[in-house]
Amino acid sequence: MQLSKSEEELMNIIWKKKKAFMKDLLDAYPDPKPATTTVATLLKRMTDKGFVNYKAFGRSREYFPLVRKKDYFSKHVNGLIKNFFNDSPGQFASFFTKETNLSKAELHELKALIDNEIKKK
Amino acid sequence: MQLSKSEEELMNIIWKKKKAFMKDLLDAYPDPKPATTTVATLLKRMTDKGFVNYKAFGRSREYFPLVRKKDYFSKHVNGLIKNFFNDSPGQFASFFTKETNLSKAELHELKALIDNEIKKK
DNA sequence: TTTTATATTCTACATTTGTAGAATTAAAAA
DNA sequence: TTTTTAATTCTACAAATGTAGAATATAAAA
Repeated sequence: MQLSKSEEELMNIIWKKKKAFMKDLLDAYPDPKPATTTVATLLKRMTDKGFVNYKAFGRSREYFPLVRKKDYFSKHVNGLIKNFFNDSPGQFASFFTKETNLSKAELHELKALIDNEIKKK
Repeated sequence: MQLSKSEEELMNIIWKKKKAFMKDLLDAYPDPKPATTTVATLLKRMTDKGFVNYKAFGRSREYFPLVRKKDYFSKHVNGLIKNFFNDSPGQFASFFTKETNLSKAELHELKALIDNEIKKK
């Protein structure tokens, strides 16, 4: 089961913090911050969906992610690629390079990365 | 306003066909095909959202996209990047290159593309 | 022209999502 | 120990989504 938009937003905070108490999560939200109960609801749902878990400390809990951002994200991109690019990462990459406005420096960096990947093959 | 998952699926069919009648759309669906009324509902919602329009031919309509796949997709990727990579396309590209398993040939091709982009800057 | 196949509109309804108040409870502060 | 603060659970509800039956209208076929 997938995370919804707002769950995803919260998930990002959790990933960033690695682990966090309710308070930390609320702090991390930009204004206007949601109600505590809203976050609590989201956390409950995310826990049910198996994306986060927590360690109880008396009354409160320290939440932490159960899936790595990387993995979650991979699935995402793959879905996107499958959906929009006939399942061809190459086609996607091409599109991406042309459409996203990377700076010259970033492009050079990317090129270096690719060279590195090529070497590995 | 965004397209939902199932609307997106239908949108993809429409993009692929460029324009299509109800029948064509249904044909394009993999089994188990949804009910005609389901597709009709989706089309109506998508029309309301401004993603498709149609030309009426008597009783039936020829539907066509109002947004280009490219543009729709761009927005998508940008959202993804914003969400997961602190708004850094470079970071995303790096991730992408490492995580997607592009073939050696594809990597070379991508490199060429990047070179081309660099030249343009 | 009567029948049939099909597209459209209307209506409906269960789920999921976004959001949060009320009540409760435990921990921390006074 | 009494009060305050903060986290959790319960409950709620509107909007969005997934799905489709019933009724209707029309074009195509017989």
